[in-house]
Amino acid sequence: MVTIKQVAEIAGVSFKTVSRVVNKEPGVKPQNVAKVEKAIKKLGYRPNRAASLVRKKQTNIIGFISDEISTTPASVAILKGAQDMAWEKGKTLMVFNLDPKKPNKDKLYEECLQHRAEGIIYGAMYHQAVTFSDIFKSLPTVLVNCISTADDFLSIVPDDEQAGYYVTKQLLYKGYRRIAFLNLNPNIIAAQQRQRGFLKALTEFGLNNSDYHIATIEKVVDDKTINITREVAEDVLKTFKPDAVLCGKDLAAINLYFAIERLGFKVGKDIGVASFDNWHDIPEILDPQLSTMALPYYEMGRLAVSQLLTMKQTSSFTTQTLHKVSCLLCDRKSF
Amino acid sequence: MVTIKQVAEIAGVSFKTVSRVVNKEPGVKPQNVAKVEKAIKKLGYRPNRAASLVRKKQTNIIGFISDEISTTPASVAILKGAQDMAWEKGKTLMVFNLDPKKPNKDKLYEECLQHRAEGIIYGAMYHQAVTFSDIFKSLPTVLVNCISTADDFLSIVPDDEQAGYYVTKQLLYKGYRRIAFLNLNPNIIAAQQRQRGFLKALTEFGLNNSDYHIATIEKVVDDKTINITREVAEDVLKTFKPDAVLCGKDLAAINLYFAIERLGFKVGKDIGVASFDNWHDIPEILDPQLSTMALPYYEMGRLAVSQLLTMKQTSSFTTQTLHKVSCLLCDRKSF
DNA sequence: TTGTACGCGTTATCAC
DNA sequence: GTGATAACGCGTACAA
Repeated sequence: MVTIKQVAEIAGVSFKTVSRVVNKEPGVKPQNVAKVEKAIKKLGYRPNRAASLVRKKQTNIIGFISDEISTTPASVAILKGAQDMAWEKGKTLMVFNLDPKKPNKDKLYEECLQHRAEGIIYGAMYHQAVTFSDIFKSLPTVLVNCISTADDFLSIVPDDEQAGYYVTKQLLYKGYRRIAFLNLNPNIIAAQQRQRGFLKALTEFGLNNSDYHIATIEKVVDDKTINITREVAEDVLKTFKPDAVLCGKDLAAINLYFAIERLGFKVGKDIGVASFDNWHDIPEILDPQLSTMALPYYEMGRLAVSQLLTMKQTSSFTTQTLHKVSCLLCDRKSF
Repeated sequence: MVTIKQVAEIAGVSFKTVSRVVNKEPGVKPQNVAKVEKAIKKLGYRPNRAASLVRKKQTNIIGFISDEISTTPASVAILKGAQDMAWEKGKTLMVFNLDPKKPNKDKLYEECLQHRAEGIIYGAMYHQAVTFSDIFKSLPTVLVNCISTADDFLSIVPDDEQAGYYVTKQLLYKGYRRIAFLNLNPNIIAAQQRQRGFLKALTEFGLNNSDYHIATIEKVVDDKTINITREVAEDVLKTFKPDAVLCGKDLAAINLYFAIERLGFKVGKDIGVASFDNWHDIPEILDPQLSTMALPYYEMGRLAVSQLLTMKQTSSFTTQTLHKVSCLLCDRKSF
């Protein structure tokens, strides 16, 4: 490997001058800058990051630990957002995936510490509560899409209540008055908060118990969540006879579309449909295209990095705030 | 930050002994090991990776450059596979995402070089040909899900011809004799190869031109690929009247299911359906569940790392081989 | 089994 | 503007 000293020799200057050129420090004669740059090119020199890190205080490394995040298409965007913001701020993200079979956060955190990461972002697959050991307090840490069971970290989560509230309001504005909510597993935070928003919107409009219906489209058997949208949707459509259906996720909206068609109705004309996620290509591929509340994963990823950097500047480790990021309606054709 | 010397002082040994304990070198008195470990715990010492990398030849870092890979749900698995294998082999993956707006592979490669990565994996979003500058030859490099236009790198791609061949054979075995192939954009390598496999299987069964029909479900307008499965499927179903349809991707199979139902047919009973991808939850959510050729992304990711390490061992930089990874049929209920 | 001298490639300090 | 020299935290070689 080519070192700074070899470059110095070829360029005919001291190695410190080479260092100045490499780091773009001011105060080097343009003539020498040229000589050094020529030598660098000739030898194919690359600065050794590790050696530089030994001396510098700033490593510019941020650790990103993901709880299976990168296998979940919807929330891959978190990683993308974090990476983009990190790049803009001159930081490098070191990404680690938790092994679902033996999830040992602490080991990965250890890895980040050894690399002298300046902070950690922990991203979860879905909005949930997670328990962290004390080792996580060694560095500024930001949680994304989850909260700590001990509530001792800065968390960035989607504002699910606002999402439920907003989309319901939109349905009501458009004149729908008999709304069924096919909600996710009620154990999930998102499901609870969306339901609260849903009910709040209905109340504001003066609707009462008989005007809405809530069902769950997920059943948990042996720790596995199974999707029962098809049966539930058919049942609700037949018995409750809604004029609009709010669905817990885009994927399940596929089943809902089928159920509606099978009963001879037309989505968007006879029955309005709304959903949550804006999961990649699914809303566009459905006919009519699905109007859905987009979960702001990309923005959350960006925010995580910028919040982390703010924490470091103000050196306020103990910021235990909850950042709720608003969800936007992707308005298409289904209601 | 705590250093090895401070640990040595507390433990009452020389810092070299601490180094031995940390690196698990043999030949330290158990008594001293205990003393050192106690001191490490007490001080909260973490080895400084950067400092160690300066001295060691092996950095154990592999660079992973992804062409928007991590936003594509189907191929996120490549990253996951690479990460798992890297972890098993004691390597750390440094992940970089290409910015789709200004894709500059070389800059990210430079970054990897500065970190003294031992090799590079370049992953693409879909099976395609990519052009690389000469800088990519400074390190052992493996391409995943793409090939080089100059054909000068080791590539790992799905065996799309085998996939097309195998699934068609299965359709034929089950007795289907009038098969429509709703293929992807014919500019895509995968589409071409699958079609070859499709035709090969038909020929082997002695079927002729009138027994199959090939249509494309993607239209390119202004550099954007738009999905026209719905119209195409309805047309093909009405005019060609197939007894089975092979679909280019799971997502489009959703449209196909709708088209089939609207014409009063039942998927799996009246018309068999097969597809490509095994894209997350989509095959399971459809009714009946979709039988589809799974693209072996996870395996490809694993293979990329192991091949890279093999290249390094044999120091055969110029291996310009094409590794085709077989696809497996996920047999469900749709044919 | 343990410790010392030295070097890795870089940045920081300060004198020239 | 420039260049010695020290220092960073650790591994290697070899001596004790």
